[in-house]
Amino acid sequence: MSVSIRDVAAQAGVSLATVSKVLNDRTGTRISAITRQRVHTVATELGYSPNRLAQGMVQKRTQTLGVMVSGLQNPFFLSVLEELERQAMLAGYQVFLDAAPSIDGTYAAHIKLRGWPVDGVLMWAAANQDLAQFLGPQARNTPVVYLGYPRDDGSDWIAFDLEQGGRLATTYLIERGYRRIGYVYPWSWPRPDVSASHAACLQTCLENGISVETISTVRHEETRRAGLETGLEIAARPAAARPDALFCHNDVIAVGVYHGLRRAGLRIPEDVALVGFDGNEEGQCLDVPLTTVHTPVDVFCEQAMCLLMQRLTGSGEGKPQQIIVPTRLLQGGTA
Amino acid sequence: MSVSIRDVAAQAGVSLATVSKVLNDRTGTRISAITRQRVHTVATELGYSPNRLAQGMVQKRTQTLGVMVSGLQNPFFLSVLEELERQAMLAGYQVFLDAAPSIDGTYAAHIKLRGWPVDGVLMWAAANQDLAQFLGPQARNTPVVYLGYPRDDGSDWIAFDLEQGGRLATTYLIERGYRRIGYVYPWSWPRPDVSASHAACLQTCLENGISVETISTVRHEETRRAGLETGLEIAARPAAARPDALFCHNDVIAVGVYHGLRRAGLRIPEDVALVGFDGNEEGQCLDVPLTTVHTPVDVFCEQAMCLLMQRLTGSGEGKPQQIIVPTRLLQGGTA
DNA sequence: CGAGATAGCTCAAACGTTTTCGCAAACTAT
DNA sequence: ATAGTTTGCGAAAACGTTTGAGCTATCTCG
Repeated sequence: MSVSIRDVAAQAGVSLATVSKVLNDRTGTRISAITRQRVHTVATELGYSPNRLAQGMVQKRTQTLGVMVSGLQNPFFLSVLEELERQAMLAGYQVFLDAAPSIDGTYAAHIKLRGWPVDGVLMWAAANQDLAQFLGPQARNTPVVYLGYPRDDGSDWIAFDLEQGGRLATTYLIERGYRRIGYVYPWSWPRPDVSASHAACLQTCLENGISVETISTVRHEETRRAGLETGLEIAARPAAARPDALFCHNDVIAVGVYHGLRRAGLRIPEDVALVGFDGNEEGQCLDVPLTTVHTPVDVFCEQAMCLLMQRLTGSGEGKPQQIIVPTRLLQGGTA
Repeated sequence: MSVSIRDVAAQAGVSLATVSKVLNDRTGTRISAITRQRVHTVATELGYSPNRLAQGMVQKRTQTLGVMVSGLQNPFFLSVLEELERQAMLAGYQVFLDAAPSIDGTYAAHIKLRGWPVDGVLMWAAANQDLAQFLGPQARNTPVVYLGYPRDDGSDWIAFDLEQGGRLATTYLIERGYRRIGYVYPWSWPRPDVSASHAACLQTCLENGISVETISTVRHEETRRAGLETGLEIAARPAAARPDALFCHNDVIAVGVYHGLRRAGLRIPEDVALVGFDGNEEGQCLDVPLTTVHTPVDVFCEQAMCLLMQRLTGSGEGKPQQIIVPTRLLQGGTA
């Protein structure tokens, strides 16, 4: 059906090899201008486009990157995906997406990516996850850059400085006079090491003699809905038993909590102050813009892609690279 | 590097063909139970997984579907994507995503999908767009189901009943006593045929002698930000020159408008009523849930996939199929 | 016991590229 | 004129799989 290089060759009266050389036109191939011209015109008028499968087979690379992220319903992860995709295209790669619905990232990868020969993988993964769990043996030779959390297994990774961000927000709240801080996240407490921003918040409060409470979201979800219900629950407490400021693990939760508190009739920040984490568009488009810790997704993704490209072009040698991206406070009206 | 079928064959002491037959294990291949067993164990202990590129080459199908949607920042499109992906996996296919940032869908397809031999395509496309624009000649033999808008070019398509939804919402507003309706969408007026819900709104108002105004979003975007700014603009008008109800083309815009109106101090629905279109989670998690026209994405996607599967398995014969999915009003607190 | 059937397996072609090597022709220098 | 060099192009292998045809034992039945 589809027009192949063979058809072009026949039509142009040259060999397969010649067509291939003309079309890929590396420096160093010696083809006369006249042949070159003829092949090009024939190729375009036949509407030829190379079969990537065949290319991939012989070249042993597909110019394709796997991106594994979880919870795209969270705008933060969506922007990570979009930015990674943008960066990938800039570098001449296409993205094969493997998204997981849950936050703890049981990726569909073992189904999706398996057998699909990507040249490299960018994976948002907790420290105890690695590619091999999902890809199996195929993962052994696939360069991977882990996103999101520091690791100590000698792999390349990049992470936002959650610890610094956590201190930033907590200090800010304390300076503004809040004294009963609640940290809202989607896990069960106590569960150590799941969030450096949480740890930093606890630590900072401790250092300042401020009371702090860890609050889990309803059903341990990180959705707007869960945030909303959590906000309602908090609002239902008597005022004295209520934190006067809430620091949310991310903006999706914060937005939900925001609406929950408001639905219960509380004023923000007068009754309860609110700080989020990531700074997505949604939080900034509330009727009061969300005060939040801004995580610069663009530089994060650019650096991540840079790491991966080093592995891909540098053919794998070199020490593992580790990058920590600082955050900054984005002052809105909710705290 | 990677373990191939050849390695398995050698290790198991059989031929390539035998390994292939065992692993694909169609009915009709006659292999002894003992050999079958040995091949399986060798394959698993070697960690073999087939190279999909090679499979694709010889079988001329990749078990891969292209999905083209625009504007994933709109949760509606994201849920379409996620649901399509879910359906695809159920059917044994993987999804290759081609997302376009803009609403008018200049897909990256001509870069992304081109040359990637997908077995079929699901494309969210205005009536004047078709796959060939983006894929070029490759599109000729690729089955495609168009999503979103009715078409008359003899292709398979599925669309929500925007016209019915538009009437539904407008009638609802009129019955509730609103008399100055504004329709907010991201295009320039007049521009016919871009939105059947808009046309239905105009028509219904006309039939009822109700005044109606078409309002374009700021910068013609459909983002929360643009909605917010549009809301601010509307709120800045003197009360008499303001619509008393706004019908927004989708929920993202509605959510933005909601916060814009609120930021300007207006009450919803007392000062201005608000109706959206699609019913995503975000709209339902405002402090007042959004009244909206609910579009059942799950049945939409299921039917879409069903159409495509008919083309894929039925080898292309049969009349073009056309499906219109009805909507229903989801009563919230904003109108 | 012999002819035919069948079970179990292997051979080899094919898919559409890229790429190395080699060969002939056309130059260039002596 | 001859030797050497360069230019332009083609032949063929290779990538990893599927698949239909073919081959050899073994089995079945008269």
